[in-house]
Amino acid sequence: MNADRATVRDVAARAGVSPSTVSRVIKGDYPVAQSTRTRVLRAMRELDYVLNVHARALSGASTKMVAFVLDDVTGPSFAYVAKGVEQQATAEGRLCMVCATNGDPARELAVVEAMREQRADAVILVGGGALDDAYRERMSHFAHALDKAGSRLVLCGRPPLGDDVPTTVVEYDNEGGAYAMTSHLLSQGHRNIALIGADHPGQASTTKLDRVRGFVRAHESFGVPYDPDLIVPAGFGRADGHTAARRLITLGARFTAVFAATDMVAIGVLAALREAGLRVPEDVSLAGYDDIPFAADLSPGLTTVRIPTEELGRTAVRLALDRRQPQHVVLGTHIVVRGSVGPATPR
Amino acid sequence: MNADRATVRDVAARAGVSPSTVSRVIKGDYPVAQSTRTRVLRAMRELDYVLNVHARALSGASTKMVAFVLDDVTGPSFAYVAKGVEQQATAEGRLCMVCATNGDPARELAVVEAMREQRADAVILVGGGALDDAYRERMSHFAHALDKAGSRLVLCGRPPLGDDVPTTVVEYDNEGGAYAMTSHLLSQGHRNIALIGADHPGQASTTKLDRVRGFVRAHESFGVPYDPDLIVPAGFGRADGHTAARRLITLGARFTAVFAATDMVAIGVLAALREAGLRVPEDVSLAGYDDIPFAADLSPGLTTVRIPTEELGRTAVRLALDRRQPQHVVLGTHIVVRGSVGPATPR
DNA sequence: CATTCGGTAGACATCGGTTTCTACGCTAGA
DNA sequence: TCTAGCGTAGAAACCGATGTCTACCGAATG
Repeated sequence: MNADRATVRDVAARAGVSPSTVSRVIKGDYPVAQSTRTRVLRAMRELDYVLNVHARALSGASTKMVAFVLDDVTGPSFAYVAKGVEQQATAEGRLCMVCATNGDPARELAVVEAMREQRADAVILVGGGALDDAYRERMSHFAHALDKAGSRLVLCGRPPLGDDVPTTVVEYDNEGGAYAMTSHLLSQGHRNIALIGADHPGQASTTKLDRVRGFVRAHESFGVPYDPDLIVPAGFGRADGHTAARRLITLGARFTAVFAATDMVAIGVLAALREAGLRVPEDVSLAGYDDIPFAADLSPGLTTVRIPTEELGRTAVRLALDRRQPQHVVLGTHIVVRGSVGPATPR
Repeated sequence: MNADRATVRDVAARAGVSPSTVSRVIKGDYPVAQSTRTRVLRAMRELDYVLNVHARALSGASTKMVAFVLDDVTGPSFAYVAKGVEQQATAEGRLCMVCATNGDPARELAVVEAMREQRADAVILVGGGALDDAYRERMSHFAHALDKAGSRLVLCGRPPLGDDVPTTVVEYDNEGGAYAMTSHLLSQGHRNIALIGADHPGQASTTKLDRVRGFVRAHESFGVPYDPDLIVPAGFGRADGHTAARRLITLGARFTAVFAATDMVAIGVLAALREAGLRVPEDVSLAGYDDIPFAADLSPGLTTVRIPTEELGRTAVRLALDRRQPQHVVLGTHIVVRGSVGPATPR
């Protein structure tokens, strides 16, 4: 009785054939006599044979693995991208690795390196993404290295690294969503809209920049001036929204609507408004961005911008594994109207 | 110029040493002269050498991988378990694979099989878990097979398979949480408490059974009879809670509090109560289970049972990788009091 | 001066499938 | 009858890193 696993050789011995034949039965791409195949399959069952993917990978086969790198597994929208990735990976017969970076660029680079060691078929980076040059250069290097090894770097919901860098890019129309939502607010008569969650000066994020850009462009389209003081920098979390909104209220800023840069921020803003005795949407309208699952369960339901999270993940995997597809795609966004936005009321 | 990756041999050639020496530099557990080491490291850098984990795994080393199997990546509590797993895996120098089963036992078995092929250090199963014998037997088989191969099957938040099956079990006190919450409701004077989200007849789930058990035991402790008609079967989702609550209301059932089997159910119940013009907690008190992140953001905040999700994940990995630790642990649960439960008011 | 030992490095087998390349047995056509 | 051709199966090399076993060099010891 052996405590180790059965190998191809063991199976071969038991079935009275050569290892090559067993291998051919497993892969099934080479003619094997019916009787032989049956004997081999029986031997495999009897020995509880399990393939060793490492041995297979070593002798040239693909690893059938896709790697997925994100900031935080519990981020409400990231989880949906992860779901899309996992679904598509499964559909394409791939397994799925997940690594969280907690927003640390150094950790992200380390993780991508680990994926190179693993020889993953594709490495999918989601969200965020630092903008400094050293980082971009290192990432470009990885992209080239992965490409040379027949693998692929995928940027999902983040901007491209450059035209000469071999990557697959799946974005969504961040600016368009912000434009649409701002237009919606303007068309409801709002003329003093606070944008909470713009950039902290210094630490630029393209996601935020695009949302601010859409906000500004909508104002320009409507010929409505915007108050720069109402564009307030903040993080992307609930607490960020809460403190930013409270400060705005304390300062006595004049606004009839708040456009939060994310739904999490919106939830924080909502709490701050409530604490200040302001009703939504009667006194102040509130809009978010992301359409996280709970947006519908707030009271009132949050009017927000839906981003095609699952599709983002699925597309990333699909394109990375089939290079005949276009390798740069921008998915659409659209606003979801619920109860948190109403017509502007003078205050 | 070669499009393939550099191997140990390539590095060795460039550094003018043997492959063995390069390997020793990489592992660092064998004395190598300082000058040699320097030359090898330089050659590695110059060739952009990347280790091949498959080759390493093949020659006996651990795969440094942990697999994580769950129903659905987007499940609010699962995501936190995933976070805990990912954190601890990273802390222990492991990578993390994730597979979703969408609640399909067949798929779960297929996934575990895939993990055997991958030679993962540990395979962690979270949530749900079928109860029928065929399934349990197959899973026991996997547990033994993994064990024989030096790996480990971990049951996280699900019941053990049996004493003779080599598994690591990390549970939380499901029944205790239900007991505590029911006691809380009873102590607030509620005498007609509806439990929404008990079992559908036929498809038994231990999670649900335990929660019902705690509910019943609390009533017995308080010497309060409970109305079996108020224990209503339902799924674990928002929609399930919504329809179940609406039916209860339509039927004219008499209750002053609802204990929802999950927070998602509670959210559905909340919507149904609102639609019926019932205020929470003035007319009806509402309690949930799980303490998902948004429980605090509902209005009123949801009183619920907190389960130590992240710790569950971390513990699973920790115990699986260190067998000197106890291999069966039950983590505690406790209630979180927010605004959705008030004193009973006669109706 | 011979011998041994410590420090270091190379040769080679090994892990478990895959994949040529070769070869067998048999039938069909020249 | 001889051989070409097909279907099937085996032998052996290979993927890339590891580890064992051996061997070398210089220094220290008897």
